Amino acid sequence: MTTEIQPSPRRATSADVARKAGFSRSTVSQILNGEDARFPAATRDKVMAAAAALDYRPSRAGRALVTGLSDIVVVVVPNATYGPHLQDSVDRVTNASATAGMSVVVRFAAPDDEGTLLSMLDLRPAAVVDMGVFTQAQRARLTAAGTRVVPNRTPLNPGEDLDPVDILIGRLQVAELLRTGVRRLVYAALEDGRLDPFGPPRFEGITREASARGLPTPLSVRVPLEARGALAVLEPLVVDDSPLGVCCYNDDVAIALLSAARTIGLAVPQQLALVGVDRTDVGQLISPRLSTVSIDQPALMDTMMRELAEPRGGRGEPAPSLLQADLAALVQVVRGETS
Amino acid sequence: MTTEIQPSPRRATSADVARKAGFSRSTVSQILNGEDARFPAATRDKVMAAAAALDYRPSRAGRALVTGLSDIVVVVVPNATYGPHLQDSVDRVTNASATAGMSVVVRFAAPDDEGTLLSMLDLRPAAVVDMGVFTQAQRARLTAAGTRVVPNRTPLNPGEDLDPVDILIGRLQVAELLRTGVRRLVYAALEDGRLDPFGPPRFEGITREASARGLPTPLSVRVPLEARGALAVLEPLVVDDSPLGVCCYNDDVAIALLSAARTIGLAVPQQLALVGVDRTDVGQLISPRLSTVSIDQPALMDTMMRELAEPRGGRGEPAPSLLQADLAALVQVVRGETS
DNA sequence: ACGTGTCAGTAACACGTGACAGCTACGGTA
DNA sequence: TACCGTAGCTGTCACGTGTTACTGACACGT
Repeated sequence: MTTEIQPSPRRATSADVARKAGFSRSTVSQILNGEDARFPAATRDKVMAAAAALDYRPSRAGRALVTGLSDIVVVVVPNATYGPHLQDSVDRVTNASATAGMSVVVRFAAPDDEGTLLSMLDLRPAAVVDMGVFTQAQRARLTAAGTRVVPNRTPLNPGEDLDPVDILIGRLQVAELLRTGVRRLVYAALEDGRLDPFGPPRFEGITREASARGLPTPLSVRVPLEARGALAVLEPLVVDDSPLGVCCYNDDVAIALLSAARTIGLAVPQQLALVGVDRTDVGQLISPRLSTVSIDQPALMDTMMRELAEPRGGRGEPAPSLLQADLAALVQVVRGETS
Repeated sequence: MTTEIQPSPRRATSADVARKAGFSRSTVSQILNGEDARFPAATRDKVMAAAAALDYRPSRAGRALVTGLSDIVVVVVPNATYGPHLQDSVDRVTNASATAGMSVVVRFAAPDDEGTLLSMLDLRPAAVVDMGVFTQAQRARLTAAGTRVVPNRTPLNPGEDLDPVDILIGRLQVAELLRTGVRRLVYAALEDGRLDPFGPPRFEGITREASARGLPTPLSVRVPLEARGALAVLEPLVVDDSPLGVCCYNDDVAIALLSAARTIGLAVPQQLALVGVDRTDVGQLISPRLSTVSIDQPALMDTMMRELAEPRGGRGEPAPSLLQADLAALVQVVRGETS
């Protein structure tokens, strides 16, 4: 360590503020932390002015040390192929947390990865926004460690780990396909080295809706995102003339199948109907325009953030946060020309 | 199950390790921090065993408080439309940092945003991986605060803030277009509310290559990602029969222009040649297949990580990290049928 | 004058760590 | 025996914060 850089402009501490304001450090601390009712306005103003003049911001390390919690909000994103709306979502969290003086950071994680959980426990963030990584049990461990976890999804059946949003997506896809007279259904997941946390709940939704309409459990296939591979998956599915309906994991998968259908001369949507997820821009630029399920991620995030802003000691019921009624507004079918 | 977890499963501290090993806390601290040469093997082993048995991991807060630096590595990503390879890139950073016991987090930021910089200074991360957010001056402030910044891009001309990677991308696009006999060039940026940090260096690369080939500075337009808007941008560009070549900001922009070209019956690539960036899967699935510049993000990241792993007191020259020779292997044209 | 209550503010502690000076015992040397 | 160097380890400080128990002063009622 030869290059010991000194020009680091030492940050003002609460002691500096206290000295400048002419009070003790504890007084400063209490006033800055909202216990200002105890002190007269004159004192309060002096302290605030001194803090502002020195551009005082409390040291995260010091605060974390004494409270046991950092002021970091971690957004945990599954390391699957996430839709294109990630940045919009994170923006919402960032804005919502900025008012509370929290820093937002994103962490990609393999689903159900224990290492990720340990890392979270280690970091002791003030809150974790879980975009589909942890199981209920893992969430409980975080909560036990004093970390707030959103969304606080209350599963329909206890112990069930299926996200109601994804279930609804599956149901909507099936409903849209059946609208056109399709009688055979297939679920097309993404062929990818990484795991897919959204697959199971979506497939569950597809199965439920199919069952409700008197159809058997659909077949599930995995589609790679290149022409030859997609073709190899699609071809064996075409066994007779009955129109086939495919619920695709996302718009990219739908486009891959669309490309394959064109190669073997399959008419879309007459012989093959497709529904994607995410309403990507490209999906609306190609022809035929893609039918897809659009998710209002920013609004969904805002809902979560409202939950985050709730007072800590959440007495009574913890506000089910995502009512079915809300969901219908946030998840909608965009009808293109492929279904 | 109802795992009755204690409200706070207090993490083992170095004092616990010391008690268990039968030595003082300072001994533990020194041994665990690599000063083990001073101690006999027997002592060292006992301490290590105790630490392992208690699953001791030092408190980030405590360490940060005394060292003044946290052990967080922040990847700062511009809040522009980033390519689809973000997660792969971040994975590389995560793996590289895991060995050093660091946590990686991602932060989206508006380009040149002062608030983001303040947040960084506040967080005092051990290192910042800058994916194109900060200016040279801002990087210098981070360095002065003791934070390591990678990549340590040494600009060709002092004070120049243009990323050589993006410049190369622009040159390659022009070279590919000119190969087909195009004589008129246009740069198509993305019409988006967010700023675009990659635009200027790419346009610079395009301009330089055009100039080197005896062409004037190309026109620059902004393309929205929907059919009507793209059409409105493309139409006025078609003034005569001379073939038009468009360097697109990314594959999505290229697809939008492709769609517009089809609408007005423009032959691709005879009348309109396109080159995208990012080699998205969808770009290779549509027809005609997209010509595009592929960037080996993971490899690029590995290069940066090697820089991160370098010893702190970087004596001598700071290793220019990105030689032109390396670049040629990392950034390559993928020829489709649109150019 | 005395006890009581309130207000305004403070001293002291705890959090967990790294750095460094210093202590003890022991063996060697004068 | 007296002195000294050193290996091996420990004591203590500092980092910046939030919290709690406490103090001094003053007002009030008896």
